[in-house]
Parts: sequence; structure tokens; C-alpha cells
Amino acid sequence: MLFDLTSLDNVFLEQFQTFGCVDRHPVGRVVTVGYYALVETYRHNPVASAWARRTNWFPVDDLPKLAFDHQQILEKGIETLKRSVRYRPVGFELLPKKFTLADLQKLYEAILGYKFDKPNFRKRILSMNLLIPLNELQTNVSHRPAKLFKFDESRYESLKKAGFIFDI
Amino acid sequence: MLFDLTSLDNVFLEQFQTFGCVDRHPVGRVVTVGYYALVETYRHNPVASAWARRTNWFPVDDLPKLAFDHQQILEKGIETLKRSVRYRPVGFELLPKKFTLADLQKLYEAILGYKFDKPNFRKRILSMNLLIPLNELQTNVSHRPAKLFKFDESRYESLKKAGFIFDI
DNA sequence: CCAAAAGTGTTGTTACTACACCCATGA
DNA sequence: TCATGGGTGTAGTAACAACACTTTTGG
Repeated sequence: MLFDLTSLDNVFLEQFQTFGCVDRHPVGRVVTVGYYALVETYRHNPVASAWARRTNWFPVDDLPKLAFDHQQILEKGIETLKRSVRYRPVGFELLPKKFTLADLQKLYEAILGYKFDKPNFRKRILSMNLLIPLNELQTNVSHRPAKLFKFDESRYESLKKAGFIFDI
Repeated sequence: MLFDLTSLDNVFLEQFQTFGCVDRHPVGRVVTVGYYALVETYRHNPVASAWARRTNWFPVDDLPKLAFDHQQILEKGIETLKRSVRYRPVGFELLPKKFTLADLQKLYEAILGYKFDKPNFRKRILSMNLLIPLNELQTNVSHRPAKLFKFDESRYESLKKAGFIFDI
């Protein structure tokens, strides 16, 4: 457990694996149930949040040395997230209620570690009809303001019941 | 734990989820780590195997009533298997070393619960170049005998390293 | 010969990639 | 009017589904 999450609510939490190898800890058999959480930094930043001031953040490619098998656990978690994000609309958990398509694209690129072609990414996302366009634009940007969207939760639920599989 | 697997070796075993809800068991908090195993019935049948004589088998759509949340656990396991079988060559674990393409197709249809088009299934599988055709045919069948194949483990490993994702 | 399942080829359609291009805003 | 990123259209190609067809065996 790297962080204490008990003081946060509305956090997306997903179990990925339980680790129970007999020799993974010097004191004997220790069983660890691995979870990852998606925390929106715009909601929980050091300025606004007491919780955030008590946590340490690292980019995944520049971590301090971790104890025991924690590096492996972390890698397994990231691997699971990468799979999840492609086949379930998990990414939206990390965005504000209203977001632009560019926000979404950047998020996917950050998690998966590769770039998407902008026109194709838009078409792909929009063709799923899972985003509701809002009559609202970005403000205070020094370029053409982007349209804001929100995720259509109820449509996703009914599509899923009909056998639809989200796929980016 | 429905079966004792300790007397079996070479069994494909995959963890799918850990269940630890406080109220899932009357005696208090019980944590269960869910695994599913793939057991080849042609190798472990009641006639040949003492282990098989001590186990009970049920079709998944005709199960006796299970205790506590075991029905849910089972469903989660099947769901995980269905996903696994599509994105990793897990299906081969259930086949003999040598098998026909029809065997493979029937296996996928049984696990996933829907039919594939034979010509397209073949093309899909063969285009991955993960099967090694053997110079051997089925015998004693009252129709044209099918060619036998084996799975190319080492090629799969090297493809995987190069970023390839198995997908049926 | 027939039945049954193996195995192949073709065609039409869809989906995807790789671009080039236009649009709206602030400075 | 320029820079910047938002947003659209299209052409070429690859992938796929549907289905007709041929082949090889046992009886």
C-alpha cells in the first residue's frame, strides 16, 4: 500500500492481482492484494488537497528503488491498466465530467505510451456514439476553442448488455 | 476450492480475482483467491485417473446450487476465461499436443458459446503462423482425414516480445 | 455411388491508415 | 496576419464476412 486512499471518495479502484509466493517477503508468507487507483490530479493537487500533500508522486519511468517484489507488482498493475484502458472506457475516470477530444487523446497516449493520429482517433471515438456533445466550448485558449463532451454512461451500459465491447 | 489439484501436474492455472467482501461469509471476513484450471478430460477421465473418480463434473449451464457467493465467483472465472481465450493462446492448453483445426474451432466455440465460419476461422488461425503443420493425418475417420498441427511455442514467445497480441 | 467433413478460392463490403486541408481564436 | 491547435474529407489499402466450391475418406 503506497498511499492511504481511505480519505478519498469517488476514486476508481481496480483489483489486478494477488501476490502470495512463499518467498516474496523475509518474515514468511505474506499475501498482498494489488489494486490500482485512478486519481485525478486536477481534483487532488497539493494546493487544494491535504491528502495530496501527504503523498509522493513519481513518473512510472523514473521510480525510486522499491522493496521486495513491489517493482513487479507495480509493473503488473500498469500492464493491467494498459489492457483495461483499451477494452473498457476506464480512461474517462481520469477526466473531468466535461472534456475535449484532445484531452481524451492525450490521456490515452500518456497511458499507452504511443501516439494516435488525430483525425482517426476522433472518428474512432465518435463512431461509438458514447460521447454526448455539449453546447459548450473551451474558453481562454489562444486557438480555436474545442467542443466539450461528456461520457454517455447509460448508453454504454445498454450497449454492454447487448454484447458491445469498447475497443480503442 | 472445488477440487484438489495438488495431485495433478502440468495443469494450466490462472488466478482471476480475490474476493474479500466483509459480508461474503457468515463466520466473518474470509478472503478467497479465485483460480481456474484447464484440465484435459481426455487425459484425466474417470477410467484412467484416480483423481477424476474423486471429482464431480457439471456443464456450466446446469450447475447445482452453490454456497455463499460461489456462483458469482464461478461466473467471474468464466468471464475471465472467455476474455483470456480470445487474447492469449490459452485454448491450446486444452488440446492434445497434436490437433486438427476443427478441434481448435470446436474448442473455441464451446468456450465462447458461438459459432465460427470454418474457412474464415482457418485463415485467421493460419495467418498468425503459430501452428506447425505435421506430416500426419487423422486416422479411422469416415471422411477426408484432417491434417494435424502443433502449437509453435517458441515462435509465440518471440512474437510476443515484439509486441504481437494474439487475437481470435 | 453417397455422405460427411476437410480444405480452398472469390467477391463485395467495411474499416482503417495516412494524409491534406480548412477553421476559429488570442496575441 | 500569424501561430496554434481544433476539426473535416478523401483516397488507397487491408481486413473480413459470406458463401460457393473442390477434395478425400469410409461405407
